[in-house]
Amino acid sequence: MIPIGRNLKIKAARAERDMTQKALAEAVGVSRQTMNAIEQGDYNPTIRLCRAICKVLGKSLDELFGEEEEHEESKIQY
Amino acid sequence: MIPIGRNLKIKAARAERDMTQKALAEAVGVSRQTMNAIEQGDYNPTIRLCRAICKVLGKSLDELFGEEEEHEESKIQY
DNA sequence: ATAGAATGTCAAGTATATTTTACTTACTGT
DNA sequence: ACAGTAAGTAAAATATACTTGACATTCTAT
Repeated sequence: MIPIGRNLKIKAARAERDMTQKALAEAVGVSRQTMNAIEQGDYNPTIRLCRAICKVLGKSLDELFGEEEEHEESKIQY
Repeated sequence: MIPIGRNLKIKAARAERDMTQKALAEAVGVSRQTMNAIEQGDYNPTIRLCRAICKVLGKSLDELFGEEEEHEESKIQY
């Protein structure tokens, strides 16, 4: 419920492996909606689930969950 | 409830900073029992809480929560 | 333009992380 | 031996992660 910030790193890592949300969800043993909610930043997974996601996507915790995701409107510089 | 393995890395990092479980718990905004349970591996914190712990202890996610903790009896080689 | 898949979202339920209170067991130092 | 603090444990209550089912939307490709 508390917005956290979208996790585009998972989306990107999924793209690298050409995996769908559904496929990733099945690979880590959660529902598709749960994976979607995590990518949308609608909640806050367990460290265990994070580890499972990292394992499947071949990334480290720091890479996928390192810093809190920035919100879209910020950070744009010209 | 499901045993995960004790997290000795947190204990060690706490020792480096001479912090008590209570102090760490207060610093990250959870109860002392929750911190204790995490160190005991009695459950499975949220990634957000992990991030908070890392921030206070000055360690990365991979350093403190990287691999699942091995169980005591294994891994001893002569 | 249509069909099909991937994605986003919502509501109601279940499982489990976290709190509070409280008791116990070390570990200090005096 | 005693007092005080740190650590381990447990039961009951609350908050929230996660599931299931269903529907809407966007993205491809034909």
